[in-house]
Amino acid sequence: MNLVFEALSHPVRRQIIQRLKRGPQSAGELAGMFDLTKPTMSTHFAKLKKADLVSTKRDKNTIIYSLNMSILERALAELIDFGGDKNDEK
Amino acid sequence: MNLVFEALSHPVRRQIIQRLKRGPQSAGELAGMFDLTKPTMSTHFAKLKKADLVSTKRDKNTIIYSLNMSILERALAELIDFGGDKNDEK
DNA sequence: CCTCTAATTAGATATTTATCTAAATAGAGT
DNA sequence: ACTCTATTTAGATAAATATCTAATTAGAGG
Repeated sequence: MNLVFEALSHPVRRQIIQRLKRGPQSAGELAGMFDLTKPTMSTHFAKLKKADLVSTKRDKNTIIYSLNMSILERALAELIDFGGDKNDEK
Repeated sequence: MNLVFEALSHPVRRQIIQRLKRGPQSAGELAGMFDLTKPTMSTHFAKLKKADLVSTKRDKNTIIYSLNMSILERALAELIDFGGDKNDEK
């Protein structure tokens, strides 16, 4: 949960998530949509991946990212629903 | 939305939110629950307030914080529901 | 008006995060 | 094996964040 909310704290990463809701996309395609270098985008991808918010598969030369919607939903649901106290770090 | 997700990125601030779900509490009470100094807690409160996630009112000497649940819900809903693309920065 | 309490602001420092350029890797295709 | 393309890793730097101690503010109540 920590990693998920850290990942969500950056606007670029939230926008990446929005894109991936429409379907999987390659690192290059995603990177092309932002005014940042590919290495920078790569570190954003890495954070999303470390939080398990996205998965990757390789297709020839390109790496395809896809969204793990369930991870996102679970984290947000825990924040909203969970018991008024304990269990932040689960 | 930016400010909300920045506020949510820190575990202590998420825990503050959990506490406030049970009802309003004073700065001092909240601060007493964490192993951090009051000034440090005060800056956490300030970030929550800047994101409009909490409101304050004064009662005698103490400042009472309460949760603005609707702001939290709206931000999370936008992230989940919103249209696969634009409008991250709304 | 003085003093006590609760809380915030100031100022300093340490850590983390975001970003870049340059270099390295992985696999495809010739 | 070489080369081209896509992506990530390394290394550096700049900017933002978290934290502390010390000082300040705001109001309560004698």
